[in-house]
Amino acid sequence: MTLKSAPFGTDPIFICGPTASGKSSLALEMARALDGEIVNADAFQLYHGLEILTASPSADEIALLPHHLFGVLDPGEKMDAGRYLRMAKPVIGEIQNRGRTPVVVGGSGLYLKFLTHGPAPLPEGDPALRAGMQSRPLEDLVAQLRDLDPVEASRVSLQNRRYVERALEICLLTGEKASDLRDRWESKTRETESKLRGIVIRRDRADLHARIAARTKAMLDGGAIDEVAALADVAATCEKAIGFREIRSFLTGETALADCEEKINAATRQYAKRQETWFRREKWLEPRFLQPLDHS
RNA sequence: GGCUCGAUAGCUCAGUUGGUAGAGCAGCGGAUUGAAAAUCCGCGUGUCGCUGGUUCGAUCCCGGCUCGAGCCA
Repeated sequence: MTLKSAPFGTDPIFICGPTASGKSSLALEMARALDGEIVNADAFQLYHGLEILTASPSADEIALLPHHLFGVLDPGEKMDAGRYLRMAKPVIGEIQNRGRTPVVVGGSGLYLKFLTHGPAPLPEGDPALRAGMQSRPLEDLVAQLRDLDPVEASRVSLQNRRYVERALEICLLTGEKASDLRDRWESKTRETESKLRGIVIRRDRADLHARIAARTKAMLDGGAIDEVAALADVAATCEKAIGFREIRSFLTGETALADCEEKINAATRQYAKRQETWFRREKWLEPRFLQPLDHS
C-alpha cells in the first residue's frame, strides 16, 4: 500500500498480472484502503454462466464491496476491446462522481490498454467483411494487403491470418492505409502514461505454476464441469475460454479427466506467460513481487 | 527360472545399412489497439540404461548386467 495515491485523487488504479497471480485479492485490499470500487477488466469474467471456469470473484467477495462489469454479458454475446471501453468508461466515471476510487482489475491486456491509452482511430470489426475474407486463402489476402498498404504488409506478421485480415479490413473500410492511421495514433499515445497508476503482480514461475495447478483442480472439483455442460450448445464466444474445450472433450468421453486437467494447466501456463510478456512492456505499471507465503 | 521385445530430450516416440541424433507435446523467449483466455513468430547437447568387447571410430554390431512389458514354465 505504498502507492503514491495523493496526487491522483479518484483516478483509477489498475491491478494487472498473469492469471492466478492473486489480482482479485490484491484489488479487494486496495479498494478497501482507497475507499474504492472494483471494475472488471477480464474479457471472460464479463460473461455470466462462466463464473467458476473464469475464476470470477465469489459471492462473498462481491458482497464486501461494489463490483462492476462481472457477469454482465450473455454467453455467446460478441465482445471486443472497443465495446469494452464504451462499457467501462461510464462505470468508472460514475464511481469517481461518487468520490470513490475505481480499482480496475483484470488480465486482459488489450482491454486494459484501450482503457489506459484510448482507442486508435480505427474502424471496428465488420462481421460481413470478415466472413468474406475467411473463405479466401491467406496468400490472396497478403497479396491484396501488399497492394493496398505495403508498409503495413511489411510490419504485420504475414503468417498471422488474424492480423492480415484486420489490416486489410481497416484499409477496405476506411479507404486509407492502415499503417498511416496507426502511425498517427501511436505518435500521440506516449504522453498519457505519466498520468497512469497501477500495479503488476509478479511471482516466481514455479510459484505461479503451482497456483495454476491448484486453481484448475479447485475449478474441476468445484463445478466447472457442470458449468460447461450447461453451456455446451450456446458457446461460440465461450469456446475460447481456457478449459471450455478441454472439459467438453471430457464430457464426450474423448479425454480422461486427468488429461483434461493437465491440458487446462498447460493452456493456462501458456496464457500466463503471454500476459507476463504483455505487461512487461507496460512500463508505467509498478511491479509488485509476491511470494508463496503471501498466498493471497 | 527360460524365451521375446523394449530402454534415445521433462513426456510420447522416430532414427542412425557404424562417422556422437530429430519430430510432436511440454518448457523457454517474443509480437500483439476492436475475435485477445484469441492469433502468430523464434528457440532442440541429450552420459542415445550400465558395463565389457569388436572397430580408426559404437547410440547402432556382439557379450554380460539392471530395469520394464509380454509369453512359456
